[in-house]
Amino acid sequence: MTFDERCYALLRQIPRGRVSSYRELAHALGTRAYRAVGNAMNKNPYSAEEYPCHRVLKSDGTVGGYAYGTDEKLKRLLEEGHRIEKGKLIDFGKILMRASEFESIEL
DNA sequence: CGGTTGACCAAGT
DNA sequence: GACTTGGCCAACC
Repeated sequence: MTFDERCYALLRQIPRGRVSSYRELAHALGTRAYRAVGNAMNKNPYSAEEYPCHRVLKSDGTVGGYAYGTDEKLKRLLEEGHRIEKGKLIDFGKILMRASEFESIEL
Protein backbone atom coordinates (compact mmCIF):
# COMPACT_ATOMS: atom_id res chain seq x y z
CA MET A 1 0.00 0.00 0.00
CA THR A 2 1.42 3.37 -0.98
CA PHE A 3 1.59 6.38 1.29
CA ASP A 4 -1.22 8.05 -0.62
CA GLU A 5 -3.49 5.02 -0.23
CA ARG A 6 -2.87 4.97 3.50
CA CYS A 7 -3.88 8.61 3.63
CA TYR A 8 -7.13 7.80 1.87
CA ALA A 9 -7.80 4.89 4.22
CA LEU A 10 -7.68 7.34 7.13
CA LEU A 11 -9.60 9.98 5.23
CA ARG A 12 -12.64 7.76 4.84
CA GLN A 13 -12.83 7.41 8.63
CA ILE A 14 -13.62 11.08 9.22
CA PRO A 15 -17.38 11.34 9.77
CA ARG A 16 -19.66 14.21 8.78
CA GLY A 17 -19.64 16.86 11.49
CA ARG A 18 -16.00 16.36 12.37
CA VAL A 19 -12.66 17.35 10.81
CA SER A 20 -9.01 16.37 11.08
CA SER A 21 -5.74 17.99 10.08
CA TYR A 22 -2.76 17.23 7.87
CA ARG A 23 -0.71 17.02 11.01
CA GLU A 24 -2.99 14.48 12.70
CA LEU A 25 -3.15 12.28 9.63
CA ALA A 26 0.64 12.25 9.35
CA HIS A 27 0.89 11.46 13.04
CA ALA A 28 -1.58 8.61 12.66
CA LEU A 29 0.74 7.17 10.01
CA GLY A 30 3.74 7.55 12.30
CA THR A 31 5.49 10.19 10.21
CA ARG A 32 6.03 13.93 10.02
CA ALA A 33 5.27 14.09 6.31
CA TYR A 34 2.63 16.79 6.68
CA ARG A 35 3.28 18.10 3.22
CA ALA A 36 3.08 14.68 1.67
CA VAL A 37 -0.38 14.31 3.23
CA GLY A 38 -1.39 17.55 1.53
CA ASN A 39 -0.05 16.22 -1.75
CA ALA A 40 -2.14 13.08 -1.35
CA MET A 41 -5.28 15.11 -0.68
CA ASN A 42 -4.55 17.16 -3.76
CA LYS A 43 -4.47 14.01 -5.89
CA ASN A 44 -7.50 12.41 -4.24
CA PRO A 45 -9.16 10.47 -7.10
CA TYR A 46 -12.24 9.43 -5.15
CA SER A 47 -15.66 10.94 -4.54
CA ALA A 48 -16.15 13.50 -1.78
CA GLU A 49 -18.88 11.26 -0.37
CA GLU A 50 -16.54 8.44 0.59
CA TYR A 51 -13.30 10.38 0.76
CA PRO A 52 -14.08 13.83 2.25
CA CYS A 53 -10.78 15.61 1.83
CA HIS A 54 -12.53 18.94 2.55
CA ARG A 55 -12.59 17.80 6.20
CA VAL A 56 -8.80 18.01 6.46
CA LEU A 57 -7.64 21.40 7.74
CA LYS A 58 -4.40 22.98 8.89
CA SER A 59 -3.16 22.28 12.41
CA ASP A 60 -4.24 25.71 13.69
CA GLY A 61 -7.83 25.30 12.56
CA THR A 62 -7.63 27.46 9.47
CA VAL A 63 -9.16 25.98 6.35
CA GLY A 64 -6.12 25.44 4.14
CA GLY A 65 -6.06 24.56 0.46
CA TYR A 66 -8.39 22.66 -1.80
CA ALA A 67 -8.09 21.37 -5.35
CA TYR A 68 -11.30 23.18 -6.39
CA GLY A 69 -10.60 26.37 -4.44
CA THR A 70 -10.69 27.23 -0.76
CA ASP A 71 -14.07 28.89 -1.25
CA GLU A 72 -15.56 25.55 -2.27
CA LYS A 73 -13.96 23.87 0.74
CA LEU A 74 -15.40 26.55 3.01
CA LYS A 75 -18.84 26.05 1.48
CA ARG A 76 -18.77 22.32 2.08
CA LEU A 77 -17.74 22.78 5.70
CA LEU A 78 -20.56 25.24 6.28
CA GLU A 79 -22.99 22.79 4.69
CA GLU A 80 -21.91 20.24 7.27
CA GLY A 81 -22.85 22.57 10.09
CA HIS A 82 -19.50 24.07 11.01
CA ARG A 83 -19.03 27.68 11.97
CA ILE A 84 -16.05 29.61 10.72
CA GLU A 85 -14.78 32.96 11.87
CA LYS A 86 -11.75 34.81 10.61
CA GLY A 87 -10.89 31.77 8.49
CA LYS A 88 -10.75 29.51 11.54
CA LEU A 89 -13.13 26.78 12.58
CA ILE A 90 -14.99 27.54 15.81
CA ASP A 91 -14.41 24.85 18.47
CA PHE A 92 -11.75 23.28 16.27
CA GLY A 93 -10.30 21.53 19.31
CA LYS A 94 -13.57 19.74 20.07
CA ILE A 95 -14.34 18.76 16.50
CA LEU A 96 -10.84 17.67 15.55
CA MET A 97 -10.32 13.96 14.99
CA ARG A 98 -6.97 13.15 16.56
CA ALA A 99 -4.40 10.58 15.48
CA SER A 100 -5.31 8.19 18.31
CA GLU A 101 -8.94 8.01 17.19
CA PHE A 102 -8.24 6.42 13.82
CA GLU A 103 -8.56 2.70 13.35
CA SER A 104 -5.34 1.04 12.26
CA ILE A 105 -5.07 0.29 8.58
CA GLU A 106 -3.38 -2.23 6.29
CA LEU A 107 0.17 -1.69 5.22
C1' DC B 1 20.93 8.55 -7.42
C1' DG B 2 20.28 13.67 -6.81
C1' DG B 3 16.87 17.60 -7.50
C1' DT B 4 12.28 19.64 -7.34
C1' DT B 5 7.64 20.16 -5.73
C1' DG B 6 3.98 21.00 -2.40
C1' DA B 7 -3.98 21.57 -0.08
C1' DC B 8 2.15 21.82 5.74
C1' DC B 9 4.34 23.13 10.61
C1' DA B 10 6.44 25.94 14.28
C1' DA B 11 8.93 29.51 15.81
C1' DG B 12 10.53 33.92 15.03
C1' DT B 13 10.25 38.94 13.63
C1' DG C 1 -2.36 40.04 12.92
C1' DA C 2 1.04 39.31 8.55
C1' DC C 3 5.01 37.90 6.89
C1' DT C 4 9.78 35.05 6.71
C1' DT C 5 12.64 30.97 7.66
C1' DG C 6 14.14 26.47 8.21
C1' DG C 7 12.44 22.10 8.59
C1' DC C 8 9.76 18.12 7.08
C1' DC C 9 9.19 13.84 3.69
C1' DA C 10 6.73 10.96 -0.15
C1' DA C 11 6.28 11.17 -4.94
C1' DC C 12 7.92 12.05 -9.33
C1' DC C 13 11.09 13.03 -12.43
